[in-house]
Amino acid sequence: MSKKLDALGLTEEDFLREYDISKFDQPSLTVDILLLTISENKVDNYRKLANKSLKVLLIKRKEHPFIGKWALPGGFVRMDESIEAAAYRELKEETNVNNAYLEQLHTYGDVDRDPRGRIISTSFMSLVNSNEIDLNPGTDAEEARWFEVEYDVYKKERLFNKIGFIDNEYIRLCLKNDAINLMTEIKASRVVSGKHVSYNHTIESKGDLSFDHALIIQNGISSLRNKLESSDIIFHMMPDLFTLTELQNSFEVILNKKLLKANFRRKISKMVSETSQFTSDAGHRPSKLYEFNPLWED
Amino acid sequence: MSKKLDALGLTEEDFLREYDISKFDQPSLTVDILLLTISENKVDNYRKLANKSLKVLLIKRKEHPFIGKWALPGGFVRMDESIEAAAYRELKEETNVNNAYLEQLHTYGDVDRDPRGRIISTSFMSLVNSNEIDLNPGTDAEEARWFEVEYDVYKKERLFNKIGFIDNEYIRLCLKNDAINLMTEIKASRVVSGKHVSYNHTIESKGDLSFDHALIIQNGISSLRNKLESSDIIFHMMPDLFTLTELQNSFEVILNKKLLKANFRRKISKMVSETSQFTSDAGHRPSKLYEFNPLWED
DNA sequence: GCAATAGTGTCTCTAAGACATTATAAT
DNA sequence: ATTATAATGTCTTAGAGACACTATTGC
Repeated sequence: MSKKLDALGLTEEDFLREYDISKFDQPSLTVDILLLTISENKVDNYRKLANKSLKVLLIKRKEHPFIGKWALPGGFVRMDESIEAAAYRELKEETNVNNAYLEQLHTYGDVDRDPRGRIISTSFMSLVNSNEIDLNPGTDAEEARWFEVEYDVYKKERLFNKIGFIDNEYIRLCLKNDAINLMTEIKASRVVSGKHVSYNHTIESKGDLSFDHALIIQNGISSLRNKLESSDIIFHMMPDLFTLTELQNSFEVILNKKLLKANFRRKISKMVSETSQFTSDAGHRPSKLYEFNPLWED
Repeated sequence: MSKKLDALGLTEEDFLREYDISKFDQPSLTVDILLLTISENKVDNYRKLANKSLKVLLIKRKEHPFIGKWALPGGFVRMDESIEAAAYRELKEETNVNNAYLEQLHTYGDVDRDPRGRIISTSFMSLVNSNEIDLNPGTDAEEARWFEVEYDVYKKERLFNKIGFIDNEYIRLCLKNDAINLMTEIKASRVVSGKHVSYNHTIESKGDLSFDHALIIQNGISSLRNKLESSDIIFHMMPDLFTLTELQNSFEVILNKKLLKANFRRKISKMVSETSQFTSDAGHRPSKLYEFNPLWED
């Protein structure tokens, strides 16, 4: 430890002993978990494969504020845990999964984002394989439910003004399951004035979502899409053994577009290794099962 | 506002009136600014172009902790400002620039990252054009200096164990100027155990840098590199008019590798528009001046 | 003429996109 | 045989990489 003295003649040791952090303004800090998975909806036709959909876990709030509305799982960061540890703790409370993939996304720090006071929140994205997850939807004290996510850009516009232009993208996020249908709309703007460019996202209509969680979900899914094709994170959402068609469907459901089979297989071939196992009882040609190859190189 | 009642029979309005946020643990929150620019070091030979280098602004700490060591500019987030507003305020205090490019990077929340107590910090990256910046290095109460950044990976290894392997990258970050030479080393690990993959970065040797700022700088530069080729952020570091060689040198200095001229020009041609102006007095053929074209499309 | 940079042409190689063809299980 | 999916072949196109060549200035 440094023996240098400061302007008051204190050593670092002395300084730290006297230091009272509570004399500074202290906001509260929470974590919010964007827990995503891909699940299968079985289809009646014995020949057809199951439909896949991207799902997000939401909690029905039992307390003020936003009582009765839906929110991302999350909670306050404790003084004796890192924000990552808090995120893992919250994740485990919801899913019983110990070492799921978890990635920090963004920190939301607007002054009035929470009506309880100054609360800053760091969002995390967790990707899990729906087969491995042990969730009791609806039976907890907190009501937790998976919602199917549909994300689409329903309008794009470019507005010119004297000093530049604004590109607006209007995004509609539909979150639904058997019983509930939430809808929220977000405007993503890129403001170009002269040489200066800035971005901002605002909630146009938050529906029955709490806080700024619509924004967190939208930004998170957008970030997932961006990383999808340049990384191997998709495999966190896959079972140990999968067919290449299942893998392709997972990509398609996240990117919300169809891919061509031959090209897709060329592209991901490095990331997977084939096994000697096959699917069966499918009403069509059996499919070879693959596994993730963590040794792949770009 | 919702008229629903909670378990205690309170409306949302009542609940919020009674709510005392201070009964929760409250860490403190700071912002740290990774302020980067590209500057020119004139060369004696009248024919040669100036050398470019990537520079980062550091402050010499005048107070405990880490008194006398170097740190990123930054400070506490006030209760009445968003974290972005805090970042802009700190940036303006250092540079007098009002609307520089500013982007949130990452939030650092380890329990003992700051010896003063529980302090969480969100890092921001700001990119500025060195011609437009009005900084008084060394004359402030705080001593601020630009440091040339050299970033290189000096060792890569893959360690196998029973359940998988670990890829380690050892990164050396040299920060220097006429008078000072800081060196810091970071280990970036990718831990693959079975199907699970995790990442973590640790400071191996922090040199004369304060807190975990070595990590913030390294992560920030790494993120700048990743975004460089897929976005137009480089233009925040360029003057209004520039030659294509200057632009290429800027890319090269950030990516730390040489690019081929013809290919580079093909690739960035969409993002720039030529002007009718030329450089002169250069001891070689004059060069056409270009400007950023904010209307470019990918 | 020289040194250094400016600017362009073009060949190759790889990856992406589009589409076609053949194979095979369950009913 | 029918149906739906499995698996692969190949033609075309776009882009990245490598390299060569010509042009122009100040001294």
